[in-house]
Amino acid sequence: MRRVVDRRSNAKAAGVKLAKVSADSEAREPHFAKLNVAPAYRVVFETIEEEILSGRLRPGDRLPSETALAGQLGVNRSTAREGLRLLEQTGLVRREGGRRLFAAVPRQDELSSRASRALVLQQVTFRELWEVLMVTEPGAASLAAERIEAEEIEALEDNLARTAEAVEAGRSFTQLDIEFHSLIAEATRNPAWLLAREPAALLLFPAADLMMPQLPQSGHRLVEAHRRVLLALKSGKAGVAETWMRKHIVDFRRGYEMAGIGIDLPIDREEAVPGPARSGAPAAAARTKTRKKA
Amino acid sequence: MRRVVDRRSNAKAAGVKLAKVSADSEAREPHFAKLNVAPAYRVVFETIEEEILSGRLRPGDRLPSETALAGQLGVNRSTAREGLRLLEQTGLVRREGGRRLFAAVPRQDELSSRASRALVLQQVTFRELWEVLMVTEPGAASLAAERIEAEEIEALEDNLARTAEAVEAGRSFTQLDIEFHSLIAEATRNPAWLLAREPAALLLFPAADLMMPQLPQSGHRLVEAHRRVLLALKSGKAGVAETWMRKHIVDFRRGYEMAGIGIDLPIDREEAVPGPARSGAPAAAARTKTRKKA
DNA sequence: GACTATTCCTTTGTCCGACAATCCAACGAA
DNA sequence: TTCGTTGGATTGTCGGACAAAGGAATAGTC
Repeated sequence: MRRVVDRRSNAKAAGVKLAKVSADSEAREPHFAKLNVAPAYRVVFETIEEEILSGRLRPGDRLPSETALAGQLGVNRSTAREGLRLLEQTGLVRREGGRRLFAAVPRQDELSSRASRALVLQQVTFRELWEVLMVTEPGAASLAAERIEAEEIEALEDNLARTAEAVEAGRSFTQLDIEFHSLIAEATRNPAWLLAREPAALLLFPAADLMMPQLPQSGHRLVEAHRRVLLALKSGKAGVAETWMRKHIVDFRRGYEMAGIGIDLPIDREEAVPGPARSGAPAAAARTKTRKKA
Repeated sequence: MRRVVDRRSNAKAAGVKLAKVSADSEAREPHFAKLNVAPAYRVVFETIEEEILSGRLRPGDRLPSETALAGQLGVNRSTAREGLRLLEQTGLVRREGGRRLFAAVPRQDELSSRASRALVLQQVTFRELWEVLMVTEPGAASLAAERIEAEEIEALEDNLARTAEAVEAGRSFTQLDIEFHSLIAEATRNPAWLLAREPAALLLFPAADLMMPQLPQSGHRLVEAHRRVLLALKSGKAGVAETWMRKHIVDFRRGYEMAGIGIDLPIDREEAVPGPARSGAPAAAARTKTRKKA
């Protein structure tokens, strides 16, 4: 069970038996602070993570092959692989197409959906989610009004049309609703903002599916609100966009309450806790395009 | 390179050669959609993840040993281990004390610090972070005013005292500043709110270290603002707390601007991007030490 | 000469088998 | 009961193997 203590001292080659931690408990000196012994696979992870965070490995760069990596770090390939798995899950490393691993920036949607799931496990309530979106969504609308571009307006209009259609047809419009709000958030050009709101949004908006049966007109109200917001965005009226968005969120809560669903109950874990879009899924939902280098 | 297609069909025992994907390309039938073949270790991850998210495995429950798991899922222990690594990194599984693995709820600080790092890699700017905290912090103060409890007030008072002390002594008060705001956020009792603000907070507040040299009085202004907010919280005045908090955040930005640091530049990746508190480290202390490799 | 089919080399995914260091729990001694 | 001993169970690491895919270099074709 050889453990590694100093991540720097990877003496380079394969034969290195990593420093052992055996206590030799007979000696005279009393208490050393118990060292922080991390398993080697974790050290591998931290080493490469550091390499990426510090910029020495840049997003897009190819990583060495597993065998090479194991060689360089002086560990077995299996161990190196375990480290790579950690990186993979962190999103710092990604598999382009089939094979090779590349350094990468963690994707927004992966971070968000993981966070969402964590919130579900924490038994987050409707009210809590609502409180968050009650400040993020109007704020996003306001910021977006000043920064949104033609192309994004188009996307919103398209979304609005599809939402109206879904409402008419009585289909669920949850995904479209999520998309609408995501598009606005993206128009803020603020990745931190996206990150702040998305986990809550992914959990709150699906609640619409629960109230639709009880409140048939809720869909129309939603479309109307979206329409107003979009109109304000188009004319660059930040204040109006913000106001309508706030009304919209307030209304959303009212709908939920009127449908008689407990606002302080943990939201149902069965409701959409979408996984990050695996591979080439159609992704009706927010496909957060990695922010084109400004 | 045996891949798994259906996660359910784990026929039980070790000898199972997982379904191969060979094409037998001679046949007559034309195009099937190319199946989404996930590596077995990923299937292992997804299977157990699902087990936890669905509640069949509850936080705190012990997982089977690696060998047992491998046996049950019909894969090799190495493969099972890779799956476990993914779970470990997701935070859905944790190692209590020494060995065994337990199902768990992902920890707030792990999620936050990962998100923070992602933001750094995305070259997030001071302004972007500020925009987020400009809505989250006043909101938190407002909510906290109505929910905060005596014990939390005490913690805030203690924090304030230590901050004042640090300012007098000319030491960095960044960690204390972060703590102050976190305490308030926690007083909202809203996990979604914590999650929304924390990643930005971890990156923005350390900026104080950059302006301190230029603006010696900034520390005093900060203490004064904190004092006002705390006072309002104690008397339950939500509006006042919110207002002072907003001023405080506005002031923070002004300080940054006055110090002549570009507000639209990506924040420095060297500034505290703390790792999640490993083991039992003294929490308040700057655990940035992983980064000293100048 | 441009294009395609073949072949060989790499790399990844999985599996097997081993072994030292620990941990944990049952057991026996004080 | 309490405490040290002992063995089995479990994790961390290592070594080696091999099939499936991808990629690149090469040979063959129009």
